[in-house]
Amino acid sequence: MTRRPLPFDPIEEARGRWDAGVGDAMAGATSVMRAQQIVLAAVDGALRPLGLTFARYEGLVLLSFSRTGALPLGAMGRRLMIHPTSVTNIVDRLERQGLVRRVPHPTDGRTTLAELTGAGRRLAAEATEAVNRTGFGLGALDATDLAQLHRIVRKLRLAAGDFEE
Amino acid sequence: MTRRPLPFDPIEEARGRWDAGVGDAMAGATSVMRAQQIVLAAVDGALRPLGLTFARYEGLVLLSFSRTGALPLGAMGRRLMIHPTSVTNIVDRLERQGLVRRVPHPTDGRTTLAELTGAGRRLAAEATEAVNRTGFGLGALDATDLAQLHRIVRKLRLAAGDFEE
DNA sequence: CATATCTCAGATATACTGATATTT
DNA sequence: CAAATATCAGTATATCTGAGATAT
Repeated sequence: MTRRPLPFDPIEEARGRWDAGVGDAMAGATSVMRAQQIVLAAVDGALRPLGLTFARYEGLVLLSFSRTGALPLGAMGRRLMIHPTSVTNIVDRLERQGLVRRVPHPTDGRTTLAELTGAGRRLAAEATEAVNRTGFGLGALDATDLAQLHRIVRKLRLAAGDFEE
Repeated sequence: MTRRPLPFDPIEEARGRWDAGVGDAMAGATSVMRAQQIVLAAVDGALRPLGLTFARYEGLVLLSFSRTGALPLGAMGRRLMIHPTSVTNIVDRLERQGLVRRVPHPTDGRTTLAELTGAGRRLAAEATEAVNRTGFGLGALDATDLAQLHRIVRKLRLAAGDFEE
């Protein structure tokens, strides 16, 4: 999939073909989509040798940051902003890999906890080192860029109802 | 999938758990991933009633912006930054929908062109109106935000070798 | 009973790898 | 023959919808 660079910026080129205001939004949207590809390629590349995807890695990290190393599946979905069936799917795979186990919630019979195993905790740490070495594919950005990016996307997330201030 | 907002910013919360510099990169990466979800949800939502996905819509728009309404499949892949087999897949679907047809390249026997049909051109226009009405899910951003976003991601794309200045 | 939590089945979409046919 | 182009088969992943089981 590696290929020669285009001799021009394709997003800039496309923007010129749209109406004024709309072109800016289109360029923003295309930028976001491409940025996600770049980040995902860097992170997935680092995780593949460890048998992880970004989605599963996020699950592991979330668990390893929790006090007890265990969280209800529903809570994971809300934090990771993913669909309940995606949580089931991800926990299925992590469990099959021996990185997580399902345990019943101590007091709420409806709820299942995903609990990190020892192997899961070790792999989470190893994966984090691997991912850190890639800089998440964002090595071209300085601290100011990262801060602005965070500020801008924060607006988006607020408007999308991700969280309240 | 609609749910109550979290009472805190999950990315900000996670950032605090990472080492200083790494946390900023992690927050940037997570921001990018979430921004992509937000944009994709808005755009796909507008396109679904028309029987299109963002990927197929991008293909249609690319063709409708070309002089002759036809492009080699390989050229489409390079412009859209997608894998050759993904181009085949997307053109398959567009062709099955009657929006595009494959025609042999006039001079290069290796090459196949994807050519917009009348229906494809009409649907591209209709889809563009629908997508414009959503503002690409970026309605919360002002012109300055969009310009900064574009500038920042441009750095990323340059570093990734997408294009040359 | 209404709600919350999780799971399952089935459908869709996309991407990748590796191999292949054709043409330049 | 090497490189370019497109396709195909097979695999993996993730998403969603809709339905259903269980518990609160």
